Amino acid sequence: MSSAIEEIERELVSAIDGDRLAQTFKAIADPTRVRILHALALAELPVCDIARLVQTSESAVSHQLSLLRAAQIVRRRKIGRHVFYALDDTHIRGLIEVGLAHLAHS
Amino acid sequence: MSSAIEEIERELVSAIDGDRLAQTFKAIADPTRVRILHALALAELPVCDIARLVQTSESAVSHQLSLLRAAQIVRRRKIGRHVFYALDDTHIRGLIEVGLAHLAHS
DNA sequence: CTAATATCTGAGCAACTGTTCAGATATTAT
DNA sequence: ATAATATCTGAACAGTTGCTCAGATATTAG
Repeated sequence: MSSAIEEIERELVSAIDGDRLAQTFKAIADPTRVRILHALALAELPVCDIARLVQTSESAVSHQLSLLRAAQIVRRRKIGRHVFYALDDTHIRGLIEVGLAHLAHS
Repeated sequence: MSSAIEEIERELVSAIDGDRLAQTFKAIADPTRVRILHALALAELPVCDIARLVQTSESAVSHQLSLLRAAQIVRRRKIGRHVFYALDDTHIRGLIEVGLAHLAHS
């Protein structure tokens, strides 16, 4: 016979997947990044426009975008002297939507 | 006539809501906390069991739980010398589910 | 009562994060 | 060619975070 705890132990996400899961949430868990991602959920945008929208320096936005790109959450595409960024992950949009629903009902 | 940017500017989450949104994700964006929350999504549990499940000291777990309680994500209920914790937020379960789906398809 | 168990708490510290600043690179306009 | 615009990058610095450690409190067992 197996205890209830052992049952949970089997279903519980592994330490490794816990790390990966936390990594995913960390990418969104910042005021600047979450607004960048929300903007990109609405449209593909160049860095300068993102910077204006989220009221942050272009340098800071560029740093955050390269972080998001390393996490494979956004993709970039160069057009002339602009670099357009777009969401490159279906689930991120879903996470932001659930997050916004949470704000609405609290 | 209004530009596309102005359209996005109107729809974009405000700086204040961006902060609140980031706060919500921050609460989940940690390897220890995300596993604690996943465990609590499976059952109501006392601190000592949570500590064993996530392989972290009871002190560290207690610190994390008080943080999650301050964020109104978990609730506590004392029974004898045990303190049972449980999820106190519908959306957190949803966020973890979407996060796990993300791991599965990548 | 005393010992054992369960939980909490504050201080301290090492690691991490997000920004600014200075400067590099690339593209386009004049 | 020169200037202006757009983007990127590394270093540095302040602020935050998550842990350990020591010790406090509370409940129950013997």
